[in-house]
Amino acid sequence: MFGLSRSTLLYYDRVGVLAPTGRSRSNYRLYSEADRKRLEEICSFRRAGLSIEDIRTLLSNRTERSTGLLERRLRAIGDEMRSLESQQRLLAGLLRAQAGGGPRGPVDKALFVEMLRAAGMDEAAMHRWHREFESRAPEAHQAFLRSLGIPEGEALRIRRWSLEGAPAAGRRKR
Amino acid sequence: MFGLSRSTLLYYDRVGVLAPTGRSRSNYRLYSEADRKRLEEICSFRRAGLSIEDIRTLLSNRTERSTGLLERRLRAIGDEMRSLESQQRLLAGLLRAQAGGGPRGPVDKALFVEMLRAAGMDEAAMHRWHREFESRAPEAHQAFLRSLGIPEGEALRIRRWSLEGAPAAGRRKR
DNA sequence: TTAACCATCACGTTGCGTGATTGTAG
DNA sequence: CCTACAATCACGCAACGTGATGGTTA
Repeated sequence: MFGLSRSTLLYYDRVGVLAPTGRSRSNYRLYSEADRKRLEEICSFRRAGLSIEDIRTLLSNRTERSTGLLERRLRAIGDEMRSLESQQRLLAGLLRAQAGGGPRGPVDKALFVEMLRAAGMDEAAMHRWHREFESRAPEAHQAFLRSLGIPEGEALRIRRWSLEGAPAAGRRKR
Repeated sequence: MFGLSRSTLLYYDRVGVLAPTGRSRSNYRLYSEADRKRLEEICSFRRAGLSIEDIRTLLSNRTERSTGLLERRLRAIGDEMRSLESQQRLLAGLLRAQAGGGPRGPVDKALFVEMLRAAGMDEAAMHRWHREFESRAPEAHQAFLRSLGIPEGEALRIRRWSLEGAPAAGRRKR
C-alpha cells in the first residue's frame, strides 16, 4: 500500500513506532484501519527525513510542540544543503584542475544573478530560493521579478520553473 | 593536523586506505611525509563526500578513471539535493497546515532572510551578497532595503556592514 | 610507581535488507 | 504432501566513536 517492504513493517513493530493492533490465533500480525492511518503519517514524516525516534515523539505527543521538531529538521536540511553545495564546489574545482580550465559558457545576464553567484549561490540554490519565494509569497515574487525589469512573459516562466518538482505523489527526475 | 580523530586514523589503516609506512620497535604507528600527503588528498576527497571505497580506487588508479568517479559523485549530489528539496517542500506544507494560514503579508526583512537561509545561504554568504550589491549598485541596494521595510537608519548600518572586510583593490579568491 | 601515551578487539550507532530456521494456511 | 505464506532471530552495511584490556615510555 505504501511501497514499504515487509522488513520495514517488522522493523517499525520492533522499535515500537507502529505495532499492529492485534494478532491472529496463529500469531500473525493484524493491522487495523487505524494502523493504516498511522502508517500513512509515518511515511509522510519519513519522506520529510525525520528520524524514527522523532516520529515516535511526534505521534505520541501529537497535541503540541511538534512544530519545534519540524523546524529543527528544516534547519538541518539547510545545513545539509550547504554541505552538499560546498562538496559541489570542491568537486568542480577538482575536475577543473584535472581537465584544464574549461570555459563555463555564457554565465548570466542579470546583475542580480551575478551578485548572488559571486556570493556563492549556484543554480540549485537559486532554484530553491525562487521556490521558497513562490511558495511563501507568490505575488511578492512577481513584483520582485518585475522590479528587476524582467518582462511579464519571462517572469511567468521563472515562476513556473520555481514550482518544478510536483508535490507529494510520484516524483520524477527532472 | 587535519582535525581527524585517532580512531579515524585507526579506521583508515584497518580498511587499507592509509597504512602507516612503518612501525616503531614497540609496534607504534609511524607516519611518513608521504603518508601526510596522501592523508591530505584523502581529506580533500572525503570533504567532497566520496566514499572510502571510491577514494581507495582513486588513489590506487590515479592515472585516469578518476574523472568518472568524480562526475558520478556530482550527479549523486544533485540527487541528494533534489531529495532534500522535496523534504523541504513537504515540511513547509506540514508547518503551514499546522500553523494555520500561510504568510500572506508583504515581504519583510525576516521573511526575505528566512527564504535565503532556507535556500542554503548562511551569514557569510549574505555578507558577501550585500558587499557585491553595495559595490555594484549602491543606490539600488538602498532602494532594495527600503522595499523590505527597513528604516533609513538600519539600512545605513547594513550598508556600512556590507563594506566590512571588503578588499581595498581587487577581489579575493573566488 | 605513576601518568600518559600506544596497541588490539568488540560492540554501538541508523534504517532497514538478507538469509536461516521453524511454524501455519489452504 | 506441496507451496506459499507467516514468525523470530542473527548478522551485515558506512564511517567511525567508545570503552575494555593490556603493553610502552619518561
